Amino acid sequence: MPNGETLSRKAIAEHHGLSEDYLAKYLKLLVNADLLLATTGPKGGYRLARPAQEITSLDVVEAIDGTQKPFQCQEIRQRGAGAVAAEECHEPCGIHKMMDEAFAQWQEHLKQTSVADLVKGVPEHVILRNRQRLLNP
Amino acid sequence: MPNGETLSRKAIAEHHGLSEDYLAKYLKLLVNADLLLATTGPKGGYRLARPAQEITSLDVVEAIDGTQKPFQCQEIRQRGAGAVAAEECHEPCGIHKMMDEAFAQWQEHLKQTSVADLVKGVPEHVILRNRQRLLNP
DNA sequence: TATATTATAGATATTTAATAACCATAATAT
DNA sequence: ATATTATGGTTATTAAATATCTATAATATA
Repeated sequence: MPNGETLSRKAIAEHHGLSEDYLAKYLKLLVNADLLLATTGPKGGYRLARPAQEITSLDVVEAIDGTQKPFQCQEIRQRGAGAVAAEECHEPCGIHKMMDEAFAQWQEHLKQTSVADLVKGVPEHVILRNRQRLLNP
Repeated sequence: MPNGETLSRKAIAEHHGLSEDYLAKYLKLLVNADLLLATTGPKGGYRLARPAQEITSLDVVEAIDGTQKPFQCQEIRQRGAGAVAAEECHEPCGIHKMMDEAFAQWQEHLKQTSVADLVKGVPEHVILRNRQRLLNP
């Protein structure tokens, strides 16, 4: 949306073919993460909290999915008949390290892609048509 | 295990503190993927199908989790009042591309790490102790 | 050839996570 | 005062991951 105009949840839901209830949950997560600003009442709705080129895709994903790493080490090396003493397990195991490193690479890619970068791929006429439709309902 | 010796599922389960039933399911996936060879009967069990340095962590993960990409594009651009014509959607959208690229980076890291690399992090005395325990039950 | 040991196959349960829907309340522009 | 908007909390539904059970097939060895 141009210069700080807001868009209502209802308008967003209709535009993308999603339910308002479904959107409510996730839009709130984006508000909590300070990526969106929300205002109630007529003419209210959502807008970006800062310019799109200053919001990374990682910001968005972390707002929705949280910041927990996907690999949760079960410390199998300390279990069963072959258990290794806890004193020997101060360092994470090889699998744990590898998984964390791979995830860090994944995160880095998302961090390098801003929301503005994603919009660049949308054809100009689609952007103009959407703006037309959403600003003059 | 040294030179092609096998290890029974029971021994593996006890060593790691896991249930045999649980292991059965995943060991079979590794056999199906030609990462392990299995033989039935007394003295039977599992062994690597090829040297550990020729098995990548990606081989193992794909054998267990499959080769499907984690990001499943819902083609939201073709839904709702703002739907874009199918003719304009031959290329994957920006989010789709970004997610596939990030996943490719993740995969590449696992591909560069062999099972032998993972074993390198295990202290020598632990390896010797385990070999001792498992070969002379 | 009988027996004990091993993996395989398929079915079923249990738990957890993801997705979706519902309803009452609070804030605000006109 | 009213209509419009977001918020909060609850509940329902669906799908996925995890775990367990039982019967069968293959094989070494006594």
